[in-house]
Amino acid sequence: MDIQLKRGLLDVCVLAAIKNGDSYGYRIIKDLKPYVELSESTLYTILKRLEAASMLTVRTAEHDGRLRKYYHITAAGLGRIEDFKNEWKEVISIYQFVNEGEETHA
Amino acid sequence: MDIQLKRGLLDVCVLAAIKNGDSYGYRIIKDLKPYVELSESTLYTILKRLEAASMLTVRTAEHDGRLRKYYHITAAGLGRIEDFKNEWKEVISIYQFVNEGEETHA
DNA sequence: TGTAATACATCGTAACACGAAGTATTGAAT
DNA sequence: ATTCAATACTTCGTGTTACGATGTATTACA
Repeated sequence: MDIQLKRGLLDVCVLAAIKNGDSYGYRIIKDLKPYVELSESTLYTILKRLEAASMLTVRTAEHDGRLRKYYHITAAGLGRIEDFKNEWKEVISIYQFVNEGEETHA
Repeated sequence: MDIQLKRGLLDVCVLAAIKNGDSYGYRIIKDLKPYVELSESTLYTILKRLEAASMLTVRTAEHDGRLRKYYHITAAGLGRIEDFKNEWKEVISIYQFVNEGEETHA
């Protein structure tokens, strides 16, 4: 997928990946894989950014003697998802503009 | 509209704005206004980038004693639009993932 | 013993949208 | 006659961001 196109989607994808239950880095990558591929360096950068923006909170917990950082979505994070959905109308109208005049007729 | 979301759309928008006939900078901005707003500095940067990528060609012509640069889409430019359309399935699947579990029922 | 998988972190880089500022012309309003 | 908006294009600097490369450390299986 085009890297520029990803930019507007990744943040929201990560938030969506934790919106129905806390999750941690490595698992988020796996869960998102069917939709978008992202590297670890990308993910952890995003998680830090979202934490700094108070869109999620972090909790460190031990799992099988190994530390995991669990991420929990906040109200602001859910709001971010809502904003994204509200912008979708504009995205669709842009897609239609680009697609104009070639609606795969029959 | 979120600036990051724009990133994946602007190039294709500009190409779409000239795909049915040559156009020039100032007019492209006006034509796109109903769909996306972009500043002059942004547009001219994009036009240069697309020209460097051979996705469009430029022709300078005089209009009312003033110079205008007309942009013409190339086969590569049309190909870029096609690529965008092909990626749309992925974008939709991402949107559905984000939207999961809240399909505004009734 | 080795090597894949799990789990997180840091650094540097290149791409990119944008505001600010500038140049220059035309045309309408004061 | 002068001011100001609109037309038309250009350059510069900046902040955001995805990513590859690299590193650390543990568990589990061959």
